[in-house]
Amino acid sequence: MDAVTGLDACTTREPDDARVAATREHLVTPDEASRLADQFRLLGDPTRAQILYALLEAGELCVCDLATVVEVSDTAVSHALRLLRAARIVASRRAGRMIYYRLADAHVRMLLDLSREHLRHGTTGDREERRAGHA
Amino acid sequence: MDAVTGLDACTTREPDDARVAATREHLVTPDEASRLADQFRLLGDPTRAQILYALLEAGELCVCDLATVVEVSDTAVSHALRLLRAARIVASRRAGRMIYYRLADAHVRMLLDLSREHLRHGTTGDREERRAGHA
DNA sequence: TGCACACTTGAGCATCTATTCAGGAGTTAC
DNA sequence: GTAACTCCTGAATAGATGCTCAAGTGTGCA
Repeated sequence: MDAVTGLDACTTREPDDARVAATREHLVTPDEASRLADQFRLLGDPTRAQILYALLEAGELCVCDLATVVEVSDTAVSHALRLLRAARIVASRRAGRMIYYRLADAHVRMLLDLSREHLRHGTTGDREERRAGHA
Repeated sequence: MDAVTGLDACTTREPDDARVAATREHLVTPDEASRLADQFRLLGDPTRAQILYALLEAGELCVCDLATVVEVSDTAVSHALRLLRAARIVASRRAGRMIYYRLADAHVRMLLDLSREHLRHGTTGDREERRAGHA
C-alpha cells in the first residue's frame, strides 16, 4: 500500500507514485471530505438554496414568509430548515408564535455571495487556464 | 398572488407582505437558484469532494492517480469526473493515453479553500450572531 | 496489424432524498 | 378552560443518485 514504493491500487498499472504521495500528504482526510460534502450537499437543493438566498437578502424571515417567498409548502420549508439548523447553517429566534430564521455566520454568507456573483458575472474572476481550449 | 396586496400563499394566514415583497425584489430567480444548487450539489458528494481537494493540492492528476488517492475504482472516478466536467468545474488535458484533470477556474478553488478553512478553524471568522443563545 | 493500456460509457441496482399528508407541540387571545 | 395560529415531526412514496460490472473508444508500442 505504500505509495512511495509503488505497489498499489490502480486497476492495472502503478500510478505516479511521487505525485500521489505528495498529494496525499496535505490532502483532506476522508472524514474531512465527508463533512465538507455534507455542507455542500445541504446547499445543493433548489428549495434550500432559495431559502438561504432569501435569508441573505432579508436578514431574517419566519417560516410562513419563507414559504411565501420560495413558493413551497410551509411543511417543506420546515423540513428544509430542520436540516439547515442541524448543520448550523441557519439559526433561529422565537418571537411570539413566529420563529425567525437567519444565516448562522459570515462564512455561509460569503459562500452564497461568492457563488451568486460567479453565476451572474460570466464565470467569475478566473479567465486563466483558458489559453489552450481543451474539453 | 401579488405579495404587496397580501392575498397569497401561506397555509392559513397572510405573511408579512412588505418584507416578502422586498425580499423577492432582489432575490435570485428560481432558475438561478436551481443552477446554484446544481453547482453545490456536485461538491456535495464525498468522492467528488475528495477528487476536487486532491486537484486543489496537486494541480492536475490523471484518472488513475485520482483513483489511487481517493481510494475508489477508476470507473467511479470517471463517472464523477464526467459530471464535474459537464458542469465546467474541472477541465481536462490529454497527454498520450493519460488524461489529466484540473480545477477549471479560480472560483472553484476559492470555494474549496474557503470551506476547508471554515471546517478546520472552528467555525471560521463569524462569531457574530452569537450573543443570545438560541437553537 | 494486433495487443495492452487509460479512460469512458451504459445498464442495473441498492440507497438516499424531498415532497406530501396527517397529526402533535408550543404560543397567544378570549 | 377553549380556540386559533405558527411551526414541528413522522410515515409513506416517487424520484434522484452513486456504485459496480461489462463492454466500448482512442492511444501507444511491437
